[in-house]
Amino acid sequence: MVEQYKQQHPYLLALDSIIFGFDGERLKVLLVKRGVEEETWSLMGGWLQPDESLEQAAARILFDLTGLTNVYLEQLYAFGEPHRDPIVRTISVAYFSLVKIADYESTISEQFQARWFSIYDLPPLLFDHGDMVDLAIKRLRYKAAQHPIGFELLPEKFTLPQLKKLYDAIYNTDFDKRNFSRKILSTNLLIKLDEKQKGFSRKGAYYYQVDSIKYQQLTSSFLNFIPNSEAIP
Amino acid sequence: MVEQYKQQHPYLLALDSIIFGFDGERLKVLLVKRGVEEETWSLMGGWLQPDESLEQAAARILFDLTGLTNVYLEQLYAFGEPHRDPIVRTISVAYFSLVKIADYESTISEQFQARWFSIYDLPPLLFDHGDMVDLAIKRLRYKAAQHPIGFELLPEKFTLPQLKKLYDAIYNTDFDKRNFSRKILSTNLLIKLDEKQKGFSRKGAYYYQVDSIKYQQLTSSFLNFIPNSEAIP
DNA sequence: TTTAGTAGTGTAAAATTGACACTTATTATT
DNA sequence: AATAATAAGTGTCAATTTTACACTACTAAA
Repeated sequence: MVEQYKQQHPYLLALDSIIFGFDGERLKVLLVKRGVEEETWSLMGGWLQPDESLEQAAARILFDLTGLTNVYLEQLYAFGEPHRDPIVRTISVAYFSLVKIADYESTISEQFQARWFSIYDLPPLLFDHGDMVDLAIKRLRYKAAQHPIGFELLPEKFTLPQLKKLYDAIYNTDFDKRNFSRKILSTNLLIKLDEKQKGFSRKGAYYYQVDSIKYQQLTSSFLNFIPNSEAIP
Repeated sequence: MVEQYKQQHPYLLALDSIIFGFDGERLKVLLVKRGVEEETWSLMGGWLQPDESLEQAAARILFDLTGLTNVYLEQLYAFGEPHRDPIVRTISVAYFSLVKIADYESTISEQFQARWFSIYDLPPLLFDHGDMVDLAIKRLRYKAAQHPIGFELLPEKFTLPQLKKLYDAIYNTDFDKRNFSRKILSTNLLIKLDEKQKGFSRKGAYYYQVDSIKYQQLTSSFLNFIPNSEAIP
């Protein structure tokens, strides 16, 4: 019985994160130089520890780099080509996360050489990390078209022009602002605040924030790509 | 450098498959009794071998049970709670597959005790396999709403009433057949054959088949949840 | 030839989408 | 104080898509 387990080969298990951020103009990915090949940019990653779940490990690794917790984190795909890591066979479970770039600025760990890159101007990446980024971009586009996850990339308070710029950046296009507002507001997911954004434009745009109750309902009923997790406290 | 690898814990890596089939009335999942707990129904699964990719392993395991190749197979999710397998910590990458149930009947391996279960009437399952099935059903519903993957569950030739019954079963509802036909046919993905189905009804329904060229185009442009795979021949 | 039973088709109202341009609010400049 | 500059904000119409809904058409069996 337990013999059956002992005959099996074990493998190293890594986690790699595609960390998206939005600087107001461009959709960006956070890359680091690390480990074995310090010459090459790569995704932030690390090893699974014996006492943690995959998601906990991904969250820990993200925290080590950015100092952020409570970040949007979704499993992307498990990559397991036999020679994807040429040194030792390693299975990598990739996660993608959406961070509020301003939050991150202040908390970044200095022990990593990290830099934001526009998704349209990426350097060559380690191993199959380029595939991971490509897939993450596709998934983000696919998902953001139907789920209101874009907010995760913006500050708590944001204006409609900011939100439109984000979607423009995600889809590399230029949406019509009238149709865009109509569609976004028809979800009833945004609460208009009395406050206007100062400084950027003469007129100033009203701030909005997400109606977090409605947002929870939507995400829990639909974002259920992520299952169970008995062990998440 | 390579030291860094040696310090890491390795883990067993399993694959489990949620195998969907459609018997003309109900959406079904193929379950087996196997291994450590012969008392409990479980998903078909197996171990990753050193020379194969995750997808190759999932396809091999599917073949061992069903004798089928060229089956729709999509990675679902990697499950890695520390104690999901109480004996040895194991990461399982779950795949879901869609099979033409009639093809399978003739090729099933006798060495497994296997049975189709309605998705609405599942027995208790091993480990976290129940979570896997739940997630697979959600994913199938989510995906089938926008991608024409339903055909994978039907024979080469099928009628519109059969297709409607399949969608009824997937979504546990009763679509309006007029609206259903219109929507399906508007995709231009079906080719109407001259032949009618005999025996089931007096009038007989026309058979259709998928326009495989258009289908390929659609799937390759959108099904790209599955990436790269340099090693797939 | 009649009947039983499923297959197959059409239409109108409602909702959504997409294209398109002017007015408003505010600050900086004169 | 008036004016200019700039981005914010809003409305309408046509086209398309969606939804609700019911009758006719085949064919085989009786």
